[in-house]
Amino acid sequence: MSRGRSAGYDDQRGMILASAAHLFAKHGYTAASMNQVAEACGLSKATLYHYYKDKYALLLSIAENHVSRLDAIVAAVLAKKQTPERQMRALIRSIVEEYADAQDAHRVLTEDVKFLGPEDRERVLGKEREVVKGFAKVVGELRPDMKKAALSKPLTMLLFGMINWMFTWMKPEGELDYESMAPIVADLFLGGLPGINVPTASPVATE
Amino acid sequence: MSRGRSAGYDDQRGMILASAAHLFAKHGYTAASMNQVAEACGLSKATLYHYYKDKYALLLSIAENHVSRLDAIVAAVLAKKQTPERQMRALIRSIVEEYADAQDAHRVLTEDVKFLGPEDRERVLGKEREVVKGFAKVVGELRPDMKKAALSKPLTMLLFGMINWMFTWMKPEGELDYESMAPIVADLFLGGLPGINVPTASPVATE
DNA sequence: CCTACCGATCGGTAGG
DNA sequence: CCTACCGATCGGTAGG
Repeated sequence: MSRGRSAGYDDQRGMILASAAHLFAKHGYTAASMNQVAEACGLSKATLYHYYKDKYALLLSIAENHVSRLDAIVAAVLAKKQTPERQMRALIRSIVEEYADAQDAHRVLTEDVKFLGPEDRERVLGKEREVVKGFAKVVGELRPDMKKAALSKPLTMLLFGMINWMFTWMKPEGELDYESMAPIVADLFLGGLPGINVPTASPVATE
Repeated sequence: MSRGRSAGYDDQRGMILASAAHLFAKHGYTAASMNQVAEACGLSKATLYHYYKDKYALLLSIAENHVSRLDAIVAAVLAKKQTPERQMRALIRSIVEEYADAQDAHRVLTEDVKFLGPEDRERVLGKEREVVKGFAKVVGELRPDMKKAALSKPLTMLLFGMINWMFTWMKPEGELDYESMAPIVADLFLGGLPGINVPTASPVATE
């Protein structure tokens, strides 16, 4: 514990980020005010600005921290050699778990990226694309013909739809928990994948 | 063409609503300003306020119009007697088509309902629940045991996740069009549904 | 000279 | 249908 620096500087930053994520998730980035953030943190606004340069820095940190964690999780799962099916189940389970632990950040990431500047947004979206790429790789192993038809990415996005949407209709205090939904999502996706027909007028992949 | 009233009063209102939906979808309800709406409409702000009482009235109209159309579409499909599988395919196809035609309104409905007052929000969400109920009814016919396990609604929400999320990653000008995605979504959902295992620690339905 | 923090208020812009 | 504004509040910063 060094002398010159407050014991909890990083703790304070973390606490502020969590409070901001909660308010941004609830009211949206624009509608949430720095006054609200300061109040939720039990700090004056001037003190809040001591820890973060401006409102935008909060948004960027929330988005980047979250997407970086997602990236790391996907990389960790893919590093373990397993059958594609087991790998897909592991991917779904670990991503759902991470989302459950970071619901505020997740909502901010999905709804407020539009408020990032072009460069920051591209960097965040680039990391998001890495996450999608990891999933799509496994989808391509499960259905190589889909990969050829340039459909692994679209199919992966349907999977992400199921997962991302979960956090809009499931209540944290609800009777149905995220962990029990993960295997259902996996069953549905893995069970449905083999039966998909490649469209006759074959479309080209969006990226 | 009556004298006292402008020839295109309702046309103007419709045009304004479309412009507002576009801006709300792009920037979010809070970040989009009435000045922007007025400019996009080629009207002064005062004239804009002649057609709509306030910003909130625009939000409410956009949300209600859209959700009412969805309600009507689901009711129309369910009225036609068919096998559950054909009915589910028809539901997916017609909802995707409607979403494709009303992407701005759809985004506003999914991201900006939180800005509605409690009563208005409840009314809109109530209509949304009717739409879900229609889908869930067919899911229950396809897997009666899921209905007993109170899982038809959650499974329906996974399906809505795939569909709703489509409009975040598909670009209107993209090479992959909505009509060709609808049968893929249907294949995935209908193909995956039979293979889902009812969780052992049976959860109770949200709703 | 540093950090952590306060009460008060800045210039600019929102919805109306 | 417009210009000219309002009360309120925004994000951000001053001195101490």
